[in-house]
Amino acid sequence: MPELPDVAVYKQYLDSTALHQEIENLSIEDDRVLDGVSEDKLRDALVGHSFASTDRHGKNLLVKLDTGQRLRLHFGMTGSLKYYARDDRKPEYTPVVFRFTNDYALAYICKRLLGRVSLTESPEAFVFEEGLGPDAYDLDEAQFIELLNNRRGAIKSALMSQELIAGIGNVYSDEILYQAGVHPKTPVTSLNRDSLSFLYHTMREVFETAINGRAEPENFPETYLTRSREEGQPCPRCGGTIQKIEVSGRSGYMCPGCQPELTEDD
DNA sequence: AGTACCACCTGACGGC
DNA sequence: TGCCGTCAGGTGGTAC
Repeated sequence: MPELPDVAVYKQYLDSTALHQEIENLSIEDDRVLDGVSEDKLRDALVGHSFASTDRHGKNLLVKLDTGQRLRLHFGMTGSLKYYARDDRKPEYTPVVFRFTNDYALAYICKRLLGRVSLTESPEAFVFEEGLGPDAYDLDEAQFIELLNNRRGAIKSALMSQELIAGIGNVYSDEILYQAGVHPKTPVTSLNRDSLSFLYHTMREVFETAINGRAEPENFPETYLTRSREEGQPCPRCGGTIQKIEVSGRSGYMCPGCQPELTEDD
């Protein structure tokens, strides 16, 4: 489920494999992932050019071309990248392939076709067009507190709101709240400055840990919820039972012992 | 402003 | 075996 840490790892992967090579051609096998750009336009923008560098904003990877334009890759919930020798078999579920003149290719893999590929002029333009909030890993503490201070509703919904803060999805919102000992349904208005500050630092720690673990749960510490994010599993911290709950129509997982629900007196 | 619900997508999985 | 409903979850649209 590509959220901020996953996309950060994809960025490292693309940076270490696919930069500075001429794109010979594109293979577009399913245009349902193209968002506001035609096959022809995408080809015109890419063929004969190369990837110069990358940036990430939230769950989006923005690949800068040598022309200055940006290729935007969004991964939905089943997207990833694979760099492979063109003689090797193309990965399954690959709607778009970028083929380079060095006989390698970069596959944009997207099993459920919920990802999006598009073109944009700059990261700033893209963020504006999409109405995204600032990147969650780019925020400083004061900005984080300021953003949440003007927010009502449940903390899990706020963390997952891409218009407010870009990059956190269902899995990592659960992890951040679990590590911080905050119940997902906690009203944002009931969190004081110190709680928000702690939440901010917890969020950063989770990102750092996840990215260091290459966003693969089996590499995470044993105290991480993501490793046992399933109803009925034992809580890795207190041995209690992980519970499945619904918050704003999304299913979340939490430990009732470690993340007590606030009462009105709190 | 925030929530509820539906749709988009397809593979995995449990039930019968 | 194989059909079927449900779930996974990021996003977008619409209604309330």
